[in-house]
Amino acid sequence: MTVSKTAAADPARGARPARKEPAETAAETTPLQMGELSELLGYSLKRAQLKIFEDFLRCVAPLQLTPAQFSVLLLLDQNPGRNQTEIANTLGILRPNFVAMLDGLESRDLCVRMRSTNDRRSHILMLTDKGRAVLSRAKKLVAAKHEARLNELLGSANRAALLEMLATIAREF
Amino acid sequence: MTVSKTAAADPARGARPARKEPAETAAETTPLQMGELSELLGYSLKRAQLKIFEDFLRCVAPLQLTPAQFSVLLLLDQNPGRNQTEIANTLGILRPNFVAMLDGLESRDLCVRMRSTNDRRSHILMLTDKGRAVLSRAKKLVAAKHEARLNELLGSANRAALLEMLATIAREF
DNA sequence: TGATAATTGTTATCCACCATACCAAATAGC
DNA sequence: GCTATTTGGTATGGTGGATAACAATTATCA
Repeated sequence: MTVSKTAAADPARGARPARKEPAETAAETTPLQMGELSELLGYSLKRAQLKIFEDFLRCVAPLQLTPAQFSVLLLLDQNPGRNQTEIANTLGILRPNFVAMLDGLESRDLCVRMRSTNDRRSHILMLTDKGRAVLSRAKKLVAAKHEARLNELLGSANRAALLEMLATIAREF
Repeated sequence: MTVSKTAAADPARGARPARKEPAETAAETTPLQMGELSELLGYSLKRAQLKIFEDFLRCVAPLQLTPAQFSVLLLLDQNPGRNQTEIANTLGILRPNFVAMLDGLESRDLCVRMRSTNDRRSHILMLTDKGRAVLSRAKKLVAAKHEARLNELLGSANRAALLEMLATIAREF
């Protein structure tokens, strides 16, 4: 619980008479105390996740891929011949919501739905050549710009430790 | 990436004479290869964040507080006398979206908006007695059930290291 | 074999968040 | 005094997640 509680004395309290220091543009106020907020794992997790997603989007912007779409392409590449339900479940996407997502990828010719021969209910999903090419380029961008920055910031060992802890949380909680 | 929490396949609902107990309802298939997905920080971050939020909601369920609401109460407690813009900005909430959120908290008598005397545009936010009481109880629940589980799972040192890395990412990225 | 249950992809909704544009009242700057 | 800025607020649109329901198909089993 040791959070820096720098006792910031409120500068404007009793001293009312104008004492407006050189304020730049925005009304300058004393920064707020985050307090116990910085000890809340959920809060830190969410803020970090938002930053990471933003950076991911920037890095892979030329390919117009969202993190979710990228994860689908990755999974299709490593698991050819699976159907929608299997892919969606693995990624934690609900089947109804996966439909529009696939429509988007398929309309961009990144993957295709094929009716299965042995079970005519299901759609076998496969990457197209273009899908594989886009995925390949995306991987390079992510590795070079996105993940590289992490290693630079945390160090390889810490980055690995971070991933491991996150995986533990996702698995055990 | 993805992430959603649902999943919970309802075990028995519409079937009256159904005798399908031991068999898992879903057709069993070989588990999919996560592959490089498990190396993607964004993916692991999001999945962990969802789990943490779920657990937070469960732990603090008797108080009916969301993570976002809890963070607002925490911030108000440590920063009395601030206005909506300051609180919202600090939490990364856009002012328009903060209005309804405050309406909710105020209607539950957890905080109040007071017109500032020196700037009649702004609303000074303050916790009510009830707000402080709820916050206090929430803190205890979170510490006892939620964060305690983390320490048990990761260990105190690792938990601290995790928080530090997340803060670094949120700050530097 | 035939009736019934379960699964698959899909549509239609609903809700929670997030983001932008815009507005009136109040204040700050000049 | 006139203009620009700030503040809280409304309206609105977009995106994701969640549930119910459905037709076609397959599995189950009496």
